[in-house]
Amino acid sequence: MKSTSMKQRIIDSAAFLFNTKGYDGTTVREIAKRTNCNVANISYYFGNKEGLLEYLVSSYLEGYLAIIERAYIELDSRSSRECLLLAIRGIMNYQKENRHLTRFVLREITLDTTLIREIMTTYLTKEKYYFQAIFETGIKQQEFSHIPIPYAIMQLKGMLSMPYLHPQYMSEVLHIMPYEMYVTEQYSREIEKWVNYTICVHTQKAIDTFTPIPVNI
Amino acid sequence: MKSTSMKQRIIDSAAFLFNTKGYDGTTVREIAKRTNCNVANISYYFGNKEGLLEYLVSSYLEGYLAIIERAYIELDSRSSRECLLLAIRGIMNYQKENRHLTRFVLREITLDTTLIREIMTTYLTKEKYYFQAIFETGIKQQEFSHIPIPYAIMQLKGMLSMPYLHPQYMSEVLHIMPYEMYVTEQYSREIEKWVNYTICVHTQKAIDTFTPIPVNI
Amino acid sequence: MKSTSMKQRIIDSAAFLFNTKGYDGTTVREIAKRTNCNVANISYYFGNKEGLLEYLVSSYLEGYLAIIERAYIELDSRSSRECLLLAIRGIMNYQKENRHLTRFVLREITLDTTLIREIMTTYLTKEKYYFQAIFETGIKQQEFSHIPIPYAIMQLKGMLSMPYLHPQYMSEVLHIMPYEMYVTEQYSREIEKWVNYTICVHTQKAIDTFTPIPVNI
Amino acid sequence: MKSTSMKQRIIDSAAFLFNTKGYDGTTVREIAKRTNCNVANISYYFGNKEGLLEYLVSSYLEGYLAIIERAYIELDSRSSRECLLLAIRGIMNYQKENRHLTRFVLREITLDTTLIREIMTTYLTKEKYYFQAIFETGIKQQEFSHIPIPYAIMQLKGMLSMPYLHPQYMSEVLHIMPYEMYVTEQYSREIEKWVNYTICVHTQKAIDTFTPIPVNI
DNA sequence: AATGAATGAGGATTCATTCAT
DNA sequence: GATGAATGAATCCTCATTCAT
Repeated sequence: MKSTSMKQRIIDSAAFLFNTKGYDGTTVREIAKRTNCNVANISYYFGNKEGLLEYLVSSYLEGYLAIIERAYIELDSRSSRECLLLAIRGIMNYQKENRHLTRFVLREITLDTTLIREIMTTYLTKEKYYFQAIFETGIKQQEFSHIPIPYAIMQLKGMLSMPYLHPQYMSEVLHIMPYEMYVTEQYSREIEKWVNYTICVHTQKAIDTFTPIPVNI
Repeated sequence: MKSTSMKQRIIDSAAFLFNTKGYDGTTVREIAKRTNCNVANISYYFGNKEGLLEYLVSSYLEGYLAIIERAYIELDSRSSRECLLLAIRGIMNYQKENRHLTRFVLREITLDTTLIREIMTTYLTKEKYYFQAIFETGIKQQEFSHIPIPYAIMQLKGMLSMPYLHPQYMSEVLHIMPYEMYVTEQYSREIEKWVNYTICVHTQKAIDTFTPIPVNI
Repeated sequence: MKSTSMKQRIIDSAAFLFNTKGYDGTTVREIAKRTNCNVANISYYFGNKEGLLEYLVSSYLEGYLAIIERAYIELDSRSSRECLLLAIRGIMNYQKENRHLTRFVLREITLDTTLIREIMTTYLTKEKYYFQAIFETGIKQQEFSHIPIPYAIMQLKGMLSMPYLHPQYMSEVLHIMPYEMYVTEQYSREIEKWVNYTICVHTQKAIDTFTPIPVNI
Repeated sequence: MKSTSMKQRIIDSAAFLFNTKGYDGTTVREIAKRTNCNVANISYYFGNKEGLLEYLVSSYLEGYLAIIERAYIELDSRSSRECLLLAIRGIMNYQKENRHLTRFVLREITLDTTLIREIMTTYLTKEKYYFQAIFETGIKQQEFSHIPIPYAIMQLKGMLSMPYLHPQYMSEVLHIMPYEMYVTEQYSREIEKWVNYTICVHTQKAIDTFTPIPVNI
């Protein structure tokens, strides 16, 4: 009895290899070899190599989007700042749990292909909608200062993706192991400082009332 | 008379194509076609495809490092904050002027190859040294708060690289054209806010005396 | 139904083409075309072109060596002269039956490559051992005169290989068809004369008692 | 001042490389590099690569043929046996003095190309004519036994070419250095034994009167 | 006489994919 | 479901050759 299905085993191999060597740099034969199965199975389960790519990217982004959506929904019952922090914590967690896919998707998304453009439309437009809503609400409720929202999103996304786009830089230059618990923890806190000190309005009162939020939501 | 040398023309084509389709996704034939020359010239000038890659990445990172080095040297005559801002402005400029290469190098650097690992050692270790020196000086001189330096570097690098790692996201989702003058300008200012409000110490005096720095040094 | 396996068909084509045009002068495309199959199959079955070469040469020399070994073993039960004649007959036969490979291997062996040097060590050292043993035994038993063995081996190998190293010379200059039965027969007899008159001791008795040996052993 | 002309330097490089790696296995760039000159010079002096081949082979065979012709001419004033021995000694000498070319030409001549076929007609037909004349005269004058001439030529050519077709075999298996003076000497003597004992008639008188011939003619 | 840049054809190899089993 | 054999297209690279200088 094989513990995991062949489909899942292919997914895992592909995630690892795409991550390490890139999509174009990985051959289906390598994936098959790592999966310890025949090449033809990849076509069998995913149609072709591109289908495998699409599957990986889509399922990853679906989960990713769900995180942000959840934070967005909380806007009804929590402050914008809390929602933003929820999103940040959630994303950091999700990325840590899917580190191979995270790096791979973040890299692949920088390419200019039809597939990527479609994904932009499907997922990232929604992501932007949620982030924008959170920021707009914060500004309206005078919790956030009058930041230009797109630039804030850029900064946020830049900071969030950094550890996964440069894992080797982190380990070999900064000597930080990006997958260790306390690293994620601390890096999250640093980003939160950016939220508190750069995004939020700087009344002393605001700073005094910064409340911690639970890690898992 | 050809206005530019064939070597330079190959470089330009390669930068554009590597940028758009990735290194592995680009064929030497495409490069030759775009350069309007014979495939063999690529081997002639760069040995092989990988030689071309190395040339592009190395020359890009050399220029990149020079920017940061210049800011580092200014530590003798300027405040840490000013030096950090100089570095940020310089990098933003350099990236804007080499936008194809910037995106490409930033993406390629995420792969796990021998070449990349060598580059880490050669260039990015130095980059880290300069950044660290600037931050350490700032902390010692009580200009910066007691930030954990590696995490600050991560945030900074994340923010700086973001527009070039997601140009399509910017244009098609955020509707920001990343290469327009005012965009770079404004994004730089937003990152500066992070420096001023999150990195620097929060005495009211410090905030009052934030001085603008000239764009070009 | 294909009568012979693709692997065998590739071997046959390669033997013919390597023979006619040399290893370096033959392209894998030609081999594939002659085999009426796709180029990729050559890599599929033999790894690469060099793997095909190695396969051909090794399997040929294995069979070749077996012939001589058999003659060597007969030293226990026959005279040295008989063993030598057995070897000569056996080699002539083997060469005739593998004429393409024979010519090709004999030519390729004159090159100075790593592969060839390895083959020397593996096969030809053994060949020399067998020949030497036969000659030494003959000399000790006073059947052969005191010939310098290496030179005898040289002469013998020179004569044995000649028809296959110059097939065109034979057909177009000497007008001898080297693959016809009686040609091999007669050439073998001529070489035997060299054994009888130049190698063996010249007592009249010896000459009188020269006994023919059966062609097949 | 360069001591040798570029043309000659190209010839020397080509002879060495063709010898070691074969004609098809050698590139004009390698020849140029070894000659320390530009690739274009090869085309300049010899038209193209094949022209260089033709030049080498032709000039070698011209010299080779001259040797045998000289022996043939001596038929007027000497015995057939002496002439044959003269030819053998002359060829051995010529081959030793042109060892690179010898090996290369002997190997290249085994290929089945137009060029080779033309050379057969031009040179080797003449060679055969001379050998045949010597043997026929010897038989007519009852100096040689009734050998079948083509087979005798084959044996002779086989023995003569052997050391140059297997130089590595000689050095690495037999541990004979084929270019040392005494080796050539002794090998020549061994071939002469074949002439004396296998080719010549076996009257005791004949054997008693075997006269040595001077090495250089 | 000699060169360096440039070319186009062709080299071996590897790729994703398919198909009969 | 799963496989090994087989395919054709495409890969990068190297070849001999030429041309202006």
